[in-house]
Amino acid sequence: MAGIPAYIQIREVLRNRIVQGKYRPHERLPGETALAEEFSVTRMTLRRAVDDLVAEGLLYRSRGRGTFVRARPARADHSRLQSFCDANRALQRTPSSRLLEARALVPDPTVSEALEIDHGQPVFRIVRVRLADNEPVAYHEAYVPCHLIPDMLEKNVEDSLYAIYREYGLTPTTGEQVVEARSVGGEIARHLGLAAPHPVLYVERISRAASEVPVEFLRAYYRADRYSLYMVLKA
Amino acid sequence: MAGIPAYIQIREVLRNRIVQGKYRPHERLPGETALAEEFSVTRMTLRRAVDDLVAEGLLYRSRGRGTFVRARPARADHSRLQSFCDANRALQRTPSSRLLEARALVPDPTVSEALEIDHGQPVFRIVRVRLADNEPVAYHEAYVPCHLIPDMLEKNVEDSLYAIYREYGLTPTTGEQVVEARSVGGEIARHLGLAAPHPVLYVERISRAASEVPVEFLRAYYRADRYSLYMVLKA
DNA sequence: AAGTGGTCTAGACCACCTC
DNA sequence: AGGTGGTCTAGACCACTTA
Repeated sequence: MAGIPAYIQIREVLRNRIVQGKYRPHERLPGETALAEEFSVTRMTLRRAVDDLVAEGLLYRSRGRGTFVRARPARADHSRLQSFCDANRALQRTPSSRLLEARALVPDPTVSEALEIDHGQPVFRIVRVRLADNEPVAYHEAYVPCHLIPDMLEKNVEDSLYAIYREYGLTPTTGEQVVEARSVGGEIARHLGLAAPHPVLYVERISRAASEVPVEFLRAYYRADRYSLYMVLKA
Repeated sequence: MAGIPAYIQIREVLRNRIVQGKYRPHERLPGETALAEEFSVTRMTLRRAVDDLVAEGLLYRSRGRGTFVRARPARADHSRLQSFCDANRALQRTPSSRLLEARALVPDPTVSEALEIDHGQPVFRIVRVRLADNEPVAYHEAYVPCHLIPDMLEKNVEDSLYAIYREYGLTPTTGEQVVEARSVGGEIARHLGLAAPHPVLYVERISRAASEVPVEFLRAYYRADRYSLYMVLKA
């Protein structure tokens, strides 16, 4: 089918069977040999598909017993890199934005270093309030090197920036982030609809394209009552 | 060598070469064919080893170009499941604890559900202040089903609980956690050496053994100024 | 054109768990 | 004993990047 690798197609079929409850929580899946036969692939290819779902935390394997569906409340997994829009759609919330600022400037050294550009090089600064179902959830300050996307300001900068990066072949594929607890007041609290001071999750994130080039540096403040991080951990 | 899978041995050899700087940041590794030959294994097996290091964020691949060493400041990665003690040793801090409470009780339904036990079943409740280099960092409330480790209270409950789990063949291998920002006051703030109220990272974590049995449910409060989460993200 | 990583095949033997 | 997942081989063809 259309050049998409077999293991990805199989992975998505299996994912659908899980989320649609065709394979129920704690239920054993058919053996790998049986599934490989069903999809007409080698066991190695079938395993490649299951590997991904295990890494995502949807399935778990037990040697000698089988592969099982993990019983879990539906949650957005934040150990994956995804945009605010995608994350909210996954939670069946409608994302939107309020644009506060969009201009080019020379950033402070912290930003230059995070983006791995020389000090003095200009960046775009996009400040937005992010809403879910029309309720303010986060205050986002995004920084993007001007040389990567010269005509950024002519784009629709109010919606997903990730869509713009994609147009330029700079789809973010990896990233790192640091999460802290902070208390905010003043302007940011006001934009979030909070009486200051209030605890927030403060996130700094670097998003990188496949070539490892830093595409975006983000400083984000999330309302504690409307946002939490969920992650699956492995030893 | 001693029944350890080839891909794990190769992975550790490669890891050493990276941390010891034999392969330098941003440097291209030898091709997969060359490395497979060096270790006298198939390319598939070699790839299995490299897959792990890529997942850990030590390496990255670029189709058509090669496999490269990621240049990153050393940080503790919190997308892995590890005990407070191990996490601190990785940061070269000396961990210690102050035991506040250790007793059996019937927990509230939230705890029973997290541990997947029937309501009314007893659990051990271990409350500790965790310190790094003798400074309070976290307030931990751990819950462990009594039937899993009957003589828990006779063990050294002040140090790593993970060591006790291991004795019983219940080494935690997976887990899930939710991270929130909160403000704490009262007793907890006092134990953390804080003038109330103060923002903290609030973490709820379920740790599971290989069999998926929940071994521990943890409620933790981390001082915002002494603890942050660092994670590597993938698309 | 040559080298790189991405995918895939068709087998094999093993350790482990359950019956 | 039979089924399960864990590991491994020895090839193959492809898309992509760089020179």
